[in-house]
Amino acid sequence: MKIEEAIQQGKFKSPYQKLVINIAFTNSYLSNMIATVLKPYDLSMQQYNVLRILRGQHPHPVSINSITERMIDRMSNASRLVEKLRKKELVERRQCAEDKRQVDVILTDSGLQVLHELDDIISGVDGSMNHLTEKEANQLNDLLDKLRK
Amino acid sequence: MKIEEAIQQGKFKSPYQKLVINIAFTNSYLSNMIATVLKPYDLSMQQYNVLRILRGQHPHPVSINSITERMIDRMSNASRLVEKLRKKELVERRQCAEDKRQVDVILTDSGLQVLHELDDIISGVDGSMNHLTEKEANQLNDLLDKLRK
DNA sequence: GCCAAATGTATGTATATACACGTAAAACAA
DNA sequence: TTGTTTTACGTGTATATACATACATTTGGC
Repeated sequence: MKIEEAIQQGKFKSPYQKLVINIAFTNSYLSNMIATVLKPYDLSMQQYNVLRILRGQHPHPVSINSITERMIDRMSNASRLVEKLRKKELVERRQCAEDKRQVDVILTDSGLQVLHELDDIISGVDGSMNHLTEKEANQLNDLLDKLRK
Repeated sequence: MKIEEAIQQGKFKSPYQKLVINIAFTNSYLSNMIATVLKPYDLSMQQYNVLRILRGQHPHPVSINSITERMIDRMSNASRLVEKLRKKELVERRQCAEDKRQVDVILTDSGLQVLHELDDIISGVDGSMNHLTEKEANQLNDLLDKLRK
């Protein structure tokens, strides 16, 4: 559906202005899909994002600060997110020996297992974009990278 | 900056998976820019979105329900957003005569004025994307529309 | 008219988030 | 050493948001 119909708006001033809205709308569209599949697992998108960051370095631990840097939505409370995940026993936290200020965070077996289960489900969401050819998806990625300079 | 560097992640499983993250990241990038310029006006992006929707129909009123349908992030609390704007005297609310359940919302002169002031400032944000040619911006819009089928 | 269902909006509540500030450890300078 | 600055993290608070629910009004069947 064209963005003009989706939000029932007429013409935009420029393709750039339209782009801002189109990206926000598309993000909302995809986020809702992902949030829906994560819900049965009692995980928010942010929590899932943290789990994926941890898997990227597994079995090496990742500090809170490093998690924040890699998050899609940078927020100041990676601490609280990690604490939520710890209560669900998906991650472990320990004080870093070399630098006592740092907290090492690492996935538990249970965390790895949940991520594994989610892989197929999330692939389904990715698959919902198959109106785009791989070439178009790559093109879209390149244009988005270029947008951010 | 390529998305892999931005979030310090290695390779993605597919261009589609990468796309989900790239869109979220780009949205966050643009949202932060807009939120920053709106801040001095004590407006959130959602509130600004509502004001723009109202301007689109001005001087015709728009119901709460209609506002919800046109919002980029559909949430259930357009009521509360409108109430915030009313306290700032940027909009007026009245009960609709034909259907007493409905609430007609309309911009005040002050609301129109604020929107007008913001036009140039927001154009500046749109202008920050001038790494893209107009052709590329149009292409990006078309691909995003296609992604959502 | 009467009653059930649908519609439009408001609100309670739990959680999420941004922002500012606090604390402890480390790094550095004198 | 001592004192200052920086770094890493935690937390208090105000606001935002999602979700479920409540309430009043309208609609449609009978």
